[in-house]
Amino acid sequence: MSGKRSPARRPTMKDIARRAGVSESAVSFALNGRPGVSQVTRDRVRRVAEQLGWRPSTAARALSGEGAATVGFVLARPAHTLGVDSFFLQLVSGIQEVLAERHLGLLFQVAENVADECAVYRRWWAEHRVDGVLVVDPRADDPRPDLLDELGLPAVVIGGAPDERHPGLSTVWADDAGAMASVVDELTALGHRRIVHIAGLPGLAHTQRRIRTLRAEAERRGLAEVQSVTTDYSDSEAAAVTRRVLQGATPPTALVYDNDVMAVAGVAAASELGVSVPADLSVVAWEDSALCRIVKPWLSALSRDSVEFGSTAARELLALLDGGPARTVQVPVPRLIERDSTGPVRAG
Amino acid sequence: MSGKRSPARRPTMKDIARRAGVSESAVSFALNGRPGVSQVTRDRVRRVAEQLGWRPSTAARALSGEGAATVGFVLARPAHTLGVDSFFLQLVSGIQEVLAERHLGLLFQVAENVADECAVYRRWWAEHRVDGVLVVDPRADDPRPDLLDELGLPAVVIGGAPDERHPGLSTVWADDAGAMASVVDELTALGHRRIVHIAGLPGLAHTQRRIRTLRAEAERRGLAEVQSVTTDYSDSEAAAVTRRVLQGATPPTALVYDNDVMAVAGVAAASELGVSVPADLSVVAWEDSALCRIVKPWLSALSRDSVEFGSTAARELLALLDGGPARTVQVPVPRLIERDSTGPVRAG
DNA sequence: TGGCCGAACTCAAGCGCTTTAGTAGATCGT
DNA sequence: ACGATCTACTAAAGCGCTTGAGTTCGGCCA
Repeated sequence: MSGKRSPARRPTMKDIARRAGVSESAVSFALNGRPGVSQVTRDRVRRVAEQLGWRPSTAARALSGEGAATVGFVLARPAHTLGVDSFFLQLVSGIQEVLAERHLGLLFQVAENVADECAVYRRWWAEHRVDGVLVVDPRADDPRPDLLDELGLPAVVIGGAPDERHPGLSTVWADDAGAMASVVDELTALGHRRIVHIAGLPGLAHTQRRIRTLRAEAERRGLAEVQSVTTDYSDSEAAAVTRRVLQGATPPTALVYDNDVMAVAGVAAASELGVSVPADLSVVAWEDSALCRIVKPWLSALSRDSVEFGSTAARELLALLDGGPARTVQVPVPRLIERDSTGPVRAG
Repeated sequence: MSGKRSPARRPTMKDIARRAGVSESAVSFALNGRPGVSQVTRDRVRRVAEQLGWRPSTAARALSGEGAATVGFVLARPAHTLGVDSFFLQLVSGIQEVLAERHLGLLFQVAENVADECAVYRRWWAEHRVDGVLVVDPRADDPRPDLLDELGLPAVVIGGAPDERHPGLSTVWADDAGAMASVVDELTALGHRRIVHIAGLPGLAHTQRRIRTLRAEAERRGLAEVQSVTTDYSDSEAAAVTRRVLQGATPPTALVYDNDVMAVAGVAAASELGVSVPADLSVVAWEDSALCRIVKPWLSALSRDSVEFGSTAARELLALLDGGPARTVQVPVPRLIERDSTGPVRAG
């Protein structure tokens, strides 16, 4: 008296062939829209296939030369910085939107560091698991492009700078430099001349781009007291750095945080020191999210569409898989949304 | 003059066989630890394999009866509620930790709703893509267990109640009832008698368990003014509900929110109405995260180890894949961490 | 010395699909 | 009326791996 029903059997092309009274090859041609079968046969085969709920076995497909119908995505960040910012889930959701249309799977993996990430790529490649990958968090001195080149694995780098040394890789990027410039514009217009940028991980390419741009913009405007400080993106480091700079000899009047969580933590740290936002201090968060609108004061933030970012990247990867050329595409520049955390610098 | 280097070729067992001077079958036996080869041959084969950087093609493996070496994970939530809470990324990170040990892949997909999720399972099953799945957000009237039963797809339900109607499914769950009871205990000990529970999606099984427990606990204690209100987990609904209940005739003195984001939004909404936390109102967040410690006042929260939750679930799935029996395992009861958002009810 | 056994291998089929080469049968031009 | 050309199909090989059914060979017992 076992409760187990016999599990359903997976239909194969052979089943379809039998029911439709044709050979397996005919079925293959019919189902893949290849010439060699009449319209009536094609329709009949399709009907039978649908009726049986047939779907091609990815394993068999992959084995006979087609791709694995899967793309890979590795996230290499310290585990404790994972859950906090909303960027990645949104990005992935955008990626899926595009992949789903083609019934491509997304193989997801978290890794400890870039070396492990490379190992994952090697394994995926050797195991024939993915047709291409999406690479995030490009670094200043990044081993991944070389590796992917060597493996011949199609890839799109998300958030990287255009990279002419790797003509095989596509790049989808946002103009951090332009965004940073617009922030500095706005802050100097409000009278701020002492600005500290609380940046993210020092090794990331976009962190360095932001830092470089900030320095250049400061020089261009003759602002001497402008600096960047790198962190691990955590709320605790952000709070610590905020306290340190605010207690310095000439404290900044404006802070730019590289993500939303750090900005919130920074505002809290500031108010503990009796520094109020925006009266004494202006704060900008680089990355908008619900978070920016649920704390008081509402945070001014650089907003971009992360979902769109993801789908753009996915589309580029599809183009690459279809044999198209590698391209570099730019998503819209993040826009500064002014809310309640930025204001004119206090007189005096 | 193309810049393309010839991409590396994937080594196969045939290559190993040739280099080691044995047949392919011998290689298979050697590499899979099966009897039929001498120790010296085994070692030689292994050495060659390693040297060549060989990894079994998952496609070929899957095709010859082995599994797909992949487990599936579908997230069916409205897109806009995706990025906000930190639970899922942590869960996934815990899952990976366990899967990685066995080199199992995680196929990840976001879906619009449960019907789509079911379609994804059907497709994965028909495409032979996954060996098993992890199911989250179990519902009151859930079509998924029946479907997975029918397909014979091993599965672990995360966060469900023990389910004797589906003996094939494993369940990993947290004792919401116990946790809710402990919250009510604590709040009544502080003198609160009017409590509102701002719950999550009404269809979810754990939402209903929490609501039922709250009602039972209230009756047991003779508290008349206790209720639950369901939401979509968003900060905006949380704020709206908070405003509504606080402006009622007999406003509650304590609020319990089903996630961290809603709790933060609720505190903000309250303070806009001039209701201060914890003096006028106590707040508890069901789900702890960095968020609870970066807003002021720090939020008292029910804390559980989501990473551990994920790895427990993954371990259960592995056990199932190994042919073990379905089990129901319970993770530790979420513990109430008291911070600054809870306090004694104001006299009068 | 012959017969038997187990250890160490090899052979070949098969998993579900794609694809190349090949074969009937209809159609056409002359 | 005959070969040439097409169309609509079938046969079979091959992708990389597993596996059950042989095959060879040295050693052991009687």
